[in-house]
Amino acid sequence: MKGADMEVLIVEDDPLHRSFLREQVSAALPECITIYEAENGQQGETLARSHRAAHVVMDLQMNARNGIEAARTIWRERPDTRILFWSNYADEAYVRGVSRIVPNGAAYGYVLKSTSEERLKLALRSIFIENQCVIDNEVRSMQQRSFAQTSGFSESEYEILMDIALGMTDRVISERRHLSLRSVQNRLQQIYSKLDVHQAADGLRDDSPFNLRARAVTVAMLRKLLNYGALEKAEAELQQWMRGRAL
Amino acid sequence: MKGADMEVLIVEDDPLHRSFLREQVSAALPECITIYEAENGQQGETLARSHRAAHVVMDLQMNARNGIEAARTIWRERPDTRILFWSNYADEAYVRGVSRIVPNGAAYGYVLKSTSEERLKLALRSIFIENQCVIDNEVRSMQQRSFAQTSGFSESEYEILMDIALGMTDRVISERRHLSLRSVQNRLQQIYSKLDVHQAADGLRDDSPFNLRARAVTVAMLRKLLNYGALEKAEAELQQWMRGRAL
DNA sequence: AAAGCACCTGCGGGAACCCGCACATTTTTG
DNA sequence: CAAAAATGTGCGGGTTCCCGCAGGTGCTTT
Repeated sequence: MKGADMEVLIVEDDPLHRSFLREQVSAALPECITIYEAENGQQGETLARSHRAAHVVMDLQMNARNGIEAARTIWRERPDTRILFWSNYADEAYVRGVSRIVPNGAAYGYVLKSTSEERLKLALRSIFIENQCVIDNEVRSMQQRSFAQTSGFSESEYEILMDIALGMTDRVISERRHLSLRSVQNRLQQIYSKLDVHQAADGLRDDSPFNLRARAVTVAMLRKLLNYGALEKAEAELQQWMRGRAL
Repeated sequence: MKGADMEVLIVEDDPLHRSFLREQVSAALPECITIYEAENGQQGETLARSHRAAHVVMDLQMNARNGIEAARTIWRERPDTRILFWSNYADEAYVRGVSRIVPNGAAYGYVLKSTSEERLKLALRSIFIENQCVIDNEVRSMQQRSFAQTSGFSESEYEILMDIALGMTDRVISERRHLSLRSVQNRLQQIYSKLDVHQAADGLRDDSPFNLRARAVTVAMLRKLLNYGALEKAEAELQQWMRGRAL
């Protein structure tokens, strides 16, 4: 794999970060001859397709089309593509989003923009040459927390959390997820308890000053379980589902 | 004001952007002798205080303490400080946040990180030397939209929108804002209509598949009326209010 | 002064939500 | 395999929400 004609595609909308990445890549990978650059996910997909790029460095939050979307279509067409995600944040919403789309056995990485240049270079070599996964410690620990029991949400709970975040009614959720009304409400119960939404102000007699459903969404946002990108994506899916329901 | 001993304080957490700013500042302002740098709002406040900096370039979204907070305390101590906000986004939440804290008659600027170097340099000179305001066109148009009737929220509507976003009950809101229950609900009515939350899927018989209160929050997020920073701040204020309510 | 507008308030009802109590089914675990 | 979770469903009632109807105040317009 020590080939001399490696091509790398950089997908990053911030010009400063893009040029920084270019430097780092060419420093870390002398065998890399060509570097392509894209300013957003859309462009990234196109370039990946036309150049058959097998090595991609991808930002996660971009304007036109976010990194997760782009990565998914790239991987769908070519599952052995190696993608290094380079992100500002280790939010659960991002980490979950990434680990949901990575194909079986694909090499990928997830490093934060705040890591040192050394570690970035090392990650580049590990993934693109050694073909092994590299995930920043902070991200890894988030993954643990995500799938462990501590504040860990099952996939279906996460789904319903998104649904109430979108403002759907219990009844509509039950329809969409093919559950009974009561089941949906059971899920909500679990979600409320996991998010610990019942904290009444000290020892006051009124149980909770909160509208649980709305409160849950906000707490989830504050805890980085949800974020803007995830919302946007879910909203798009919802719109599509609703159109398909126009009997 | 063409003094030869100008000092500029840069507050920006991304090291790449910080060094970029440093270059731009020294290029645009040869009369600038000293440049101080801070990595977050906290540090920015401290440096501004100790150096009596009168010229600040400030990022808006930072980890430790965001730019709006920092700018407010700086302006509170020294209202004639000139601050150039340099931000990635032109969200209503940011624009509103900034224009709410700018002191009367103070010179300030708001330019996007995506603008050209020329315009950035021009803005630097305009604000720091000519003492006049410079606001990017995109931001300006957002301001118009914000305060005009189109999707324009009054201050109190915005307040209550935040309250339901935080998950508060109608009753608690009425208590906090010193209104009757019904008044709060009237406000909600206006909010719902302004956010156009009633869009039923095409011509279906069931009016709305949405829980209006939750839906309103999400729509507001998607329309950039709310964002994470604003939520975080409001949550902090809420916590404080709740402690003060422990009779 | 009358009319208009913006804001506040009370009442009441139908719908939606929160949730305890019970019980069937499936999956996991020791 | 049996015990223990996790997951799905029904019933019922107390609370909150959504909102139409019906007024009040105070300020601006004509």
